[in-house]
Amino acid sequence: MKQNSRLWLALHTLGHIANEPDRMHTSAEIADHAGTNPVVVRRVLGRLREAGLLVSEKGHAGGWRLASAPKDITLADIYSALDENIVAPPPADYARSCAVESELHKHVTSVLLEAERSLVERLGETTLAQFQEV
Amino acid sequence: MKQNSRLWLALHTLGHIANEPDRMHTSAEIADHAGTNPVVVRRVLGRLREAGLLVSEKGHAGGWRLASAPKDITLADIYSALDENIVAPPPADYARSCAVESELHKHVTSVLLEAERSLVERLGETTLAQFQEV
DNA sequence: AGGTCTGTAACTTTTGATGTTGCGAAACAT
DNA sequence: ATGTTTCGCAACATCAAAAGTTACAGACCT
Ligand code: FES
Ligand code: FES
Repeated sequence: MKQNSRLWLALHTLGHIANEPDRMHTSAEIADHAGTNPVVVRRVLGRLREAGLLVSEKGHAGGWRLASAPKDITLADIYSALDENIVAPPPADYARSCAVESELHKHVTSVLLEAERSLVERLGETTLAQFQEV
Repeated sequence: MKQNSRLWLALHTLGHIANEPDRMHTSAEIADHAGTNPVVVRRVLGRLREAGLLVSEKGHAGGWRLASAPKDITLADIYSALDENIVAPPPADYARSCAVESELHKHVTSVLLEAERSLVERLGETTLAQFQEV
């Protein structure tokens, strides 16, 4: 795998699950498929479970399945569940000479946030249903 | 500074330069302003120069200035010059069981690319002129 | 009871970004 | 010419986040 591949892993995995919504998928199976490790898979899918997109069950017939119909899960849901914060990294510990109260500073920040908002909006137009039966 | 702050540094810096387009800005000055190091600044601005957005000059009155009018430089230009590749990380070394030729796989990839394309399109609607005189 | 799973915590490894130092090349001032 | 300023670049050192790993407890089914 690689860095910042959480979104990638989540999308491909949910794509597969959406194509077989009726059975449970184990983290071992998914990990093998994605060329990674079960624990890593659980870490990522765990976030999606917290967001209510997935359900997991323990024990013999355990594993993961979608919490709702593919058509009711958008890519924006997935993106948000991972809180990637991709386009607008936090301000860090910048500038002394350019205060946070600066108009320019606030303006730049708001433009970045707006761009990300628009990205999420775009992702909201695609659902997992579009990954079925392809 | 922090990780993945190239875009952040570029936007804020160009914002400042756009507000004083007529004088040269040195990397030392910019670095001080952004709370980082001159070499780091040159690394980032260097990419923008390669993309034709900035011009740099050596020597006494040297430094950096815009290569064209603020209204002719969009945020998409800046984003692209840094080739961030933010939303769609390269496929890495995934799956043996899920071939690259898989329809599902291609579909997921194309959706990611489309999302990024739409992000860039959105960034293209804002120019540096909007950072002037704020 | 025994076998599968997930859930987590701890730790190590890897990777990319950033920070740092040093020096050469160009431009300019004196 | 000489010295100063500033970029350009290469070669490191440092840092932080992500990913990989190991280990074990808890839940569930047969
Ligand atoms: S650092 Fe000056 S505008 Fe953000
Ligand atoms: S891993 Fe990409 S669709 Fe199977």
